[in-house]
Amino acid sequence: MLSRLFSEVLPDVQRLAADWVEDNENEDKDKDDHEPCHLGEDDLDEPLEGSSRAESEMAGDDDEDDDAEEEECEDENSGDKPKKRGPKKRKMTAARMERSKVRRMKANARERTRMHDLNSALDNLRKVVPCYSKTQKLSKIETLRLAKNYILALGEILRNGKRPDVVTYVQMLCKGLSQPTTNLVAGCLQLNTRNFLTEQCTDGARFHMPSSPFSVHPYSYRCSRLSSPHYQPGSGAINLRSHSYGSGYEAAYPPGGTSPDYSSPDYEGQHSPPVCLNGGLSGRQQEPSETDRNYHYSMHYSGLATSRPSHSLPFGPSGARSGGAHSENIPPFHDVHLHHDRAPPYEDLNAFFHN
DNA sequence: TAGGCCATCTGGTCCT
DNA sequence: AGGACCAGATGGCCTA
Repeated sequence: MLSRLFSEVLPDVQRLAADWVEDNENEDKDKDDHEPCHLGEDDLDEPLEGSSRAESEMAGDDDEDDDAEEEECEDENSGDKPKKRGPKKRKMTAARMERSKVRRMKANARERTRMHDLNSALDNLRKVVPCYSKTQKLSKIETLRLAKNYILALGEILRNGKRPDVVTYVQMLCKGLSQPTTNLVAGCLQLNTRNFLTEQCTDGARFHMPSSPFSVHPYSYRCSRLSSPHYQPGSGAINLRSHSYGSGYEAAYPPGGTSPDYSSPDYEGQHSPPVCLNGGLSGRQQEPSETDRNYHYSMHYSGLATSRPSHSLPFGPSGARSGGAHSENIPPFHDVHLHHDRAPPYEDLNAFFHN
């Protein structure tokens, strides 16, 4: 790829350099008419057109002509001013500037390539975090934050060996994310954050991990929602604060425990507000709201989008790998996500969630 | 129009 | 010497 890029870029570079040299040769001619000697070191601080001090420093690959010219200059300058120590600054001849220019352009091309590679890696990361949309990409910073939260969440699950409450899971994922991203992720998980704000921060927003298994299983949570005493017909929402946040969760991780301290400064960003489950799932009869329509993002938590318990797994598409059934209801996520292999931990998790 | 996000350029530093 | 990496600057695009 690099070679291809250079093969594309280099002709341009050479052409530009040639143009530039042509221009500067004319300029140099004019200069030479008025200035018999080239600029000294101090004068280089005043940048030449299209050049800089660094460029002049970078241009160390000199030729004999340049050296000869340089000595001439030194002789003439040696009269009044004391000689300066240190490496001699070489004047910018047209040839040197040309080389410098080419080198700079090559460096720019490399930098572009590097950033493109970085962006590709970020795109790959976007595809493995629990919220992916081709049309509405997470920003770079949000992708990294979500990935970090995802890793922490998976680690918690492995550490506890318990199913996470879906709300807790979402909260972990959304920790420190911006509100739009929180909405996006929640939408990905078929959760609605509409009620977040009304419920927000009454407990100081400290993030607690539950100490007991949760009644809402990721796959069956839709049914759980409908049968839950917290389900409020009409509002389409379950108050998950009352649902999963009782007192005493703090005791789940006694001081000195192995649980990460989500309230520590290391856990950057603001805390996500409490989550309310949305009634806007596949079982809902009415037209999806605008919000819901906007939230047709692909997701790892694909089981939530199906009307039956799915064997798609909340943490990845290994269902496809293992020949698991995929409903046509499953969002386009699978087109994009099915290609990656999962590391053993995912298998563990998948098995875990199949139990 | 301000703010967020992004791509690109650039110069500095470190490493091979 | 040259490449990789990094951070700052800048300008464009988009959205609220």
